Amino acid sequence: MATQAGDNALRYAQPRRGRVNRRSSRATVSEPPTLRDLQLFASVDNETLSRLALEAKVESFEDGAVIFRQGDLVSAITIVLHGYVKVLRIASSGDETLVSISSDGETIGEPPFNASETYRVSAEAIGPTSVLKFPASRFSRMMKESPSLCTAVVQDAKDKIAALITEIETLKAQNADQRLANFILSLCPPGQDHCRFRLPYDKRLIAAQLGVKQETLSRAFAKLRECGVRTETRDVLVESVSRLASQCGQLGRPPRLPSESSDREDAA
Amino acid sequence: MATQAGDNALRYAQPRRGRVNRRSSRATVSEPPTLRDLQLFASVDNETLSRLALEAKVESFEDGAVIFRQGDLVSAITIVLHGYVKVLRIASSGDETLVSISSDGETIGEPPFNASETYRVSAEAIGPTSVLKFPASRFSRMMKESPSLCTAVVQDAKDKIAALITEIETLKAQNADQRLANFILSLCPPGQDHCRFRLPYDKRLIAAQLGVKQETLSRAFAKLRECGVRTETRDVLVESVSRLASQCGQLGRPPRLPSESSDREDAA
DNA sequence: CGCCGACTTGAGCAATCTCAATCATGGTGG
DNA sequence: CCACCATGATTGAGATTGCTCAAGTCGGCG
Repeated sequence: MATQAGDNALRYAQPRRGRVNRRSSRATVSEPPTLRDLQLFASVDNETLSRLALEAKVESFEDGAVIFRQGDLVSAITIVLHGYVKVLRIASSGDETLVSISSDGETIGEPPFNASETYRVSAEAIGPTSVLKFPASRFSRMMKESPSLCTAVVQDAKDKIAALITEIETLKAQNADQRLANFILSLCPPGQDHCRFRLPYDKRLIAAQLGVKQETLSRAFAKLRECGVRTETRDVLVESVSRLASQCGQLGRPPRLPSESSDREDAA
Repeated sequence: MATQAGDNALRYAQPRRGRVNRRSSRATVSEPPTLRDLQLFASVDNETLSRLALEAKVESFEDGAVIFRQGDLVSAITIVLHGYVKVLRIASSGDETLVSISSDGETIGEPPFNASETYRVSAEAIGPTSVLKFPASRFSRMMKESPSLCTAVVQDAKDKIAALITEIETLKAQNADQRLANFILSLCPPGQDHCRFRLPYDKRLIAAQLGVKQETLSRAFAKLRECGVRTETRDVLVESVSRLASQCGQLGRPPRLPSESSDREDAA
């Protein structure tokens, strides 16, 4: 998309661990990845990007490893390279609430500014995961020098806001069945009406993400069988994406008597 | 906090409506307000701020008026001067979901960038409300020129993210009673253990904000009477803020048998 | 006085949770 | 190869929460 010249300078150090964990699921690329490939940096100027590349460090985590902890000082900007990361908040009571699950190319945690800021969430690897980190102090200084980087960070924040708003809408306005239907729809590869794929992580996590208990999720899957969704353990088969999309509206509303249901109002 | 010199240049045009709606609830200030007083602009450089002031326009809305509509082109950056603004999302099905309620000093909608962006939510005045607007194109150009403005926008976005995360946590992890208790706690003026105040908007809206039906809210208020919360129509009296805070943890969990409940785990 | 809107209250119902049992799967050790 | 265990998933039954529908209260206002 953007200029590719000078990309050598944009490479970040690859992890040196002898066994790179399972091949990346990205499209088959034999080129080494560059910062430019990351959504966040797509339109950042080359100068800044090559300086950033010097600071970048790749870190790998195994399943369940803590990437950072709520309350810790923000020492780095973190971007998921591959794998999935659980973002969760821990209440003073000790309950953990899953806020979101981030994957390839997404930033996690906050873009730091004022030194001495602390994380407002924790992040934990789901399965083997690698992330890219930039020292917070350097990054925020560069943000102040490069409008294109700053702009990129704002754009990234906006995307995050949009995602959170969608999540709130989902939680407030949809029941478990609808939430699952939408989740499945979001996983379907675009362009095909009939599709089959593997769930990205286990059902316990999916349940937490959708804000329901595991058992409820299981029953929701059962109900979706009527809508052409088969599941075999971890694989999902959707008979017709378009049908599922249209039916998932009806999964809500209780059967209405044949009187006209004209009014609807409040936002809850 | 920051430099106050040159603040004359930072004044924005006041609305000329003869009757300024009810006195602002901010601390008693007789000085005309300046951009500097707004959280968003607290640490923006004077140069940028005075240029921004030239572009600023105050607009007033009456109760229920639409400030902008989901799907419309983002033509301006909008900041609430006083009053409350309902931020809501409208699904394709037509249901409206209240996302948040913003008040004095908060930005609403998205900071624009790429021209031709559209709002992802609608905004509507609750009661008489005034907002400050900056043309989107100018604002985003200035963002690219002023790191301190850009930084301020990032900070603002971060605050918004934090608020949304808190809302998600609330929706996923608390029941109606706890949500109301926390809402009330958030309204209590700091520093006093015993307090009395007026609800900022009507109970229908509070219910929508907390993600419950009006009736449920009413019952939640009833239950909070046991925790020292009296209500008279629109006024709330909290006997002891600290007691309420400590008790609202217990509002959740169903009564446990006197066996030890050591483990707790999942995030739903 | 009578109406209207906002709020409250009651009764039954639906969605979800809790608890508990069962089942499938995969790995492990004998 | 198989018994066995651990983990995740499913299913059932009953408790709980919150919703729906409907009626009733309260306060203001013409």
